[in-house]
Amino acid sequence: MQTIEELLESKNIRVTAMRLLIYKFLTEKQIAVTLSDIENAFEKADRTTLYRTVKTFEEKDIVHQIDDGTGITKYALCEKGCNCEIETDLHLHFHCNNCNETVCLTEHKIPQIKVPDGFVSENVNLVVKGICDKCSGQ
Amino acid sequence: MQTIEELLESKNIRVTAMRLLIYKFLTEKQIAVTLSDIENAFEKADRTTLYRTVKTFEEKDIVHQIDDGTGITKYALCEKGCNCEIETDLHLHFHCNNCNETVCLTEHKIPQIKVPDGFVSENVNLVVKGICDKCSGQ
DNA sequence: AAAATCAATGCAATGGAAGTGCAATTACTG
DNA sequence: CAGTAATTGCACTTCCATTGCATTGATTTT
Repeated sequence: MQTIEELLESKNIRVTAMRLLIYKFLTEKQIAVTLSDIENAFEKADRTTLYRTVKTFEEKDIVHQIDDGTGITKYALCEKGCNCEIETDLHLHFHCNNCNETVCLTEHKIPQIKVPDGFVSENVNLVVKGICDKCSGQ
Repeated sequence: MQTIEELLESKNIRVTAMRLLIYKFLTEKQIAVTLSDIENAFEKADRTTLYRTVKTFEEKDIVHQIDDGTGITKYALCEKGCNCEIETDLHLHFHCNNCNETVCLTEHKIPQIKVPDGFVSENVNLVVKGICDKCSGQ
C-alpha cells in the first residue's frame, strides 16, 4: 500500500498540495467527474490549474478520459484492471439517464467487435446508457 | 420509390427549398457530417437555419446524431436497418483517425452487452476508431 | 382573393467548455 | 542561498451549441 505521494513520484509527477487534493477527490468519488465537478469542489483554485492537473494525470495514465455522450468530457481514476494505456483496451462505461452519473465497469470485458474488410480497429469506445443500480433499486 | 417531398410530408415536415437541399446533401454524403460541413456547403444560408433543420430531421427520425468522440456532433441519415427510433437499437459507428471521417456500419450488428445486476441497459453507443477502408488501402 | 394565422428563416447575442499566453509564484538543484 | 525549472493564477480566445426576436414566407379561414 503506497501513499499518494509515492504514487505521484513513481509516475514522475511533482507532488503539490493541489495535486494531492485533486487525487484524493477523485478517489473519493466513485464515478467519473467533469471539470466543473472538480471546480465546484475546489472553489478557491483556478479552473486552469484543475484543467492542467487532470491533463497531467491523464498523460501519466493516472486518470482516463470518458466520453459518455453528454458532450462534456469526464475523468475517472484508472484502477486495477483498467489498462487504458493500452490502445486496444476496451473501455466500458455506463451512463445513467436518471442521475446522470457515469461509472466505469472495468471488470466487465466486452467481446471483440468485428469490422468490415479494409477497416482497422485501433480503439473502441462503448457507452451503455440506461438506469444504474442505485436508481433502479428505488 | 418516393420523392423527398413525399418523405417529408409523410413525416409531417413542411416542405421548403432549404429542407430539400439539406436532405439532398445528406443523401449524397455517405458519411456523417457536422453542422460546419453543411454550413460550408450552403454558404448563403444561415447557420441557425441549418441547425434547426437538422434538429427537425432528428426529431422526426430522418437523421440521427452521432457522437464519435471528436467533440463535435455529427449527423447521418437514418437508412434501412437503422432503427434509431428504437431505444434498444445498437448504433455502431466507425471513426477514422486518419481522414477524420465517420461512417455508419448499420449492417454490422454487435453482440448483446451484459451489464451488472441492478443496471438496466436502454441504449448502447459504440464507436470504433481506427483506419477506414479508404485510408488503409493506400 | 384578402386577411389572419402559424411555421420557417435570418440576425444578433448568449452560454459553456476547451484551450493558450504570460506573468507571478512555488518547488527543486547545485 | 542563488539559479533554474515547473506550477499556478489571471486574462483571453476560440469553437460549437443554443436561444430570442423580428421578419419573411406559406397555409388556412372567411
